[in-house]
Amino acid sequence: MSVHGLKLAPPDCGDCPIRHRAVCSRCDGPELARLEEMKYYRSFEAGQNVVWSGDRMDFVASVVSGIASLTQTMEDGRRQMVGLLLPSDFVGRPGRGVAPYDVTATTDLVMCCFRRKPFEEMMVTTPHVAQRLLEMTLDELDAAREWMLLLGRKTAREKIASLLAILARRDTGLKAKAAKGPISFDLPLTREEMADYLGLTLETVSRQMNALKRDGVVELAERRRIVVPNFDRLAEETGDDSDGGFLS
Amino acid sequence: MSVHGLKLAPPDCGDCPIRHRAVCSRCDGPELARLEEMKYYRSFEAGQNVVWSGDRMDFVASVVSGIASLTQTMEDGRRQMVGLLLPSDFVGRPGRGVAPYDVTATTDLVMCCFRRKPFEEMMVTTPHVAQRLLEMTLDELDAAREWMLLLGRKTAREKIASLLAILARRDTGLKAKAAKGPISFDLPLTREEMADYLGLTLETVSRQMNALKRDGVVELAERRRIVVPNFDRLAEETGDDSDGGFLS
DNA sequence: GGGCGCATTTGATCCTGATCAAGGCAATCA
DNA sequence: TGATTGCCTTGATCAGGATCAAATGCGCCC
Repeated sequence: MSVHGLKLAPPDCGDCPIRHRAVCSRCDGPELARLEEMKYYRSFEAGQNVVWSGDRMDFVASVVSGIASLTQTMEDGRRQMVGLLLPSDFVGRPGRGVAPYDVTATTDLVMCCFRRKPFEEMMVTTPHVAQRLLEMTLDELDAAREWMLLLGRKTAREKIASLLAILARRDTGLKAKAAKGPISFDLPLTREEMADYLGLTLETVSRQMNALKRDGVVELAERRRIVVPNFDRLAEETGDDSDGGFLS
Repeated sequence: MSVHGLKLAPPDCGDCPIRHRAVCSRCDGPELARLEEMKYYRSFEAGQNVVWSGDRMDFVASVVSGIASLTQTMEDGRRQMVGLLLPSDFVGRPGRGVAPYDVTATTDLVMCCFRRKPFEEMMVTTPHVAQRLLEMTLDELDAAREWMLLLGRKTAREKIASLLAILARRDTGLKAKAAKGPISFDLPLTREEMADYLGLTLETVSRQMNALKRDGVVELAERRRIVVPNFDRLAEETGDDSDGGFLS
């Protein structure tokens, strides 16, 4: 599953996703030990900034728990979120020392970090890592391009439905679509954050959320609690092809 | 320079960009020879389709000359271009055999292709290739995210100005911004293609192009010939930070 | 309990860009 | 030469979402 390339860590993963995402699936042995030595953790509170656009960024990292967001800001304050980082997602770029966008902790956040230089050196001697990162980056690129379709061509209602469908799928694993029963999950974003992600204003987000509620597509029990009684019904509202995409 | 990650091949490159982009900068020797053996060329006429979304895609390729576009289409026909491939750009994904979007020749096009399986096998034994592809993919991801800001938050006028600025820079090399004199270039896209790229309608594209002309920002000599008398003036219209981005 | 701050909802109005509809222009072809 | 076609421009109108403004609800702290 993916929200901008964020894929869930397999359920049997240990505490440090980079092990599994970037390395474990392909190799064992000394590389793992080297990664283990290099890693360190950083925690952030909800709302706290991780790095600002333009800052030096001398580490790469993997999200352990919580959600981080990537946003771009224009001079006059217009903001566009360009990615959400969920647990097991990777952030930072081997080979570049400057952050291209703001990274912010949307919820309380723990990241597993590696200093950039030694990580880059390890990449040279451990080809599996580069290959794994390439796969992950290609997934993110696909997700970003899917988001471009949403931003450029979908209506406000379709945008909201698409976001809710993605979050619903994520919280119930890959088989959400097959699930017949109702799905419920917590919304990790404020209306404003949703707006920044969808290229809308917070007022429009609020109105369309309530429109979907009026039409019985979702139920808003508490402010941040969403119940989707019928996932297929929600999926119809997204404007996407009904088949839900190709599975590799 | 980059239009969705399309970087110009360095001027001293030979005829097959993949050599230079994916391999040459880092290594010489037998890998080059193997790539040379594997490659073959395919040509397409302007307007011709290269692959449809959902097709099997058993090759990866690099653009030699011409321009290809990547587009996504919704069931009801709404279209969003999600990338332009310029010479030296890479298309196709090691590890996946199905195309995620339509690829179309926007102009006459020549691509340098490699069958996917042997290319993947070579990646395993030649780590430089994966590393180079990772760099290229990260560049594309950044470009896609920049485009998300454009699609989500810019006005129609800013969108047009941004596209023209990118094309103007591309046609004059990296130093366009420094160039004091007028810049002129051919527009490789129809109004409709521009609209699909920018998330607008072709009528709005036409109107805003003429508005920029009225305001003296650009001159439209012939239909497809653009003259930018003062690049800085155009850059002001894009809404982007004046510094034009960080250079690594 | 009262007051404050924040997220959200709701309402009224405005405006940008979409939509619908002609018309122009240049290249190609009969 | 006139007809056709593709691409672009222009005009009139419409509507979806933005903007401005106010109210509501909720948690929190004193």
